[in-house]
Amino acid sequence: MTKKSPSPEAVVAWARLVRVSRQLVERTEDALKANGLPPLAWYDVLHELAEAGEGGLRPFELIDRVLLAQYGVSRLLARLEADGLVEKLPVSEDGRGQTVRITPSGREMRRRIWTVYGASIAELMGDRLSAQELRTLASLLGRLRDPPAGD
Amino acid sequence: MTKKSPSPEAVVAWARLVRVSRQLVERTEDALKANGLPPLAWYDVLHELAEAGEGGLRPFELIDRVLLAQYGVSRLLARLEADGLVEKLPVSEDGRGQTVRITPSGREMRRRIWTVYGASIAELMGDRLSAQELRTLASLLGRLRDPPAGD
DNA sequence: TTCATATAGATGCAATTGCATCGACAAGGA
DNA sequence: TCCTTGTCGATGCAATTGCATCTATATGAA
Repeated sequence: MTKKSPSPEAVVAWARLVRVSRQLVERTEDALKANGLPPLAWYDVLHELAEAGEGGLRPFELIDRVLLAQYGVSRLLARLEADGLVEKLPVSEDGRGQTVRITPSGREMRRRIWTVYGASIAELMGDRLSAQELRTLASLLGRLRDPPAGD
Repeated sequence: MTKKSPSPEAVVAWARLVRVSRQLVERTEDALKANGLPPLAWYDVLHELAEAGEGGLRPFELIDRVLLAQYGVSRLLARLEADGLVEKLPVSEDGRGQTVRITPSGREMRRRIWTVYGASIAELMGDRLSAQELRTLASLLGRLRDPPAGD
């Protein structure tokens, strides 16, 4: 079977997308490290749990939200728990599972990460594109999401 | 010192950028794996070396081009050499260094990876955005490059 | 019930990555 | 020449990640 060939435009856009996002993430991770803060993945989980509120979330619900493998979530939660940033509660309806909830220290850590993370976003994106351009970018990227969804 | 806060537009664009690029790369890596092919990083290096021609490249020249750390390049080249895809030549003017050149098997492997990689790009980008939209996307992403450069 | 199958989450082990450092050579000043 | 400092590339060791599998519980059919 013959495979499809990408258009030159698609190749250029792909290359930029991959390269730029890697650079930006790397710069942000460096900024966090320089401030003695944990990696972005910690923020992602703390953010999701903060949004989820007192009810918390089941680990399997985190998998798609933070784009991590099951074992990745399992181990990340173990670290967060060891640091007192989240707590695990048994769930009565399902003896296999647990509910994970953010703690006050977790919220505090989330805030501390955000001061650096948010500044990085402002510097790397907000300073370089106008609000209108950012909306256009987000819209185009939205069309690339999986599964294909309207935007 | 008070840190800058990102605009809502910047945050949305950032989130999409990071998430979408991770998804697309992951899907592409999966496609390669499913076809028994090596990771994208192998393609990147083979591609750069193919473009460089017979003169080859010094390892340190690869570092920025493929966005890998020095030790990453060192180890990746060792694997590529072990698989006969590249060869290392001593360089006369600098006794510390070496020149890395792609071999015929390397070119062949590059072609084989591209059939899958290219198809993935076509499917994930080319099928979802028009040529004009792809150009717009590439242009916006170009403005985010580091260091800030006109596009 | 009982048994087969499925799902939630954890984990042993191997492979990979990151960090720090090393050895070798280069470059330039004293 | 000698010595200091810088660059190129490799590597030991620790931390992280990926893969496969495990335990425990749930679910549903017979």
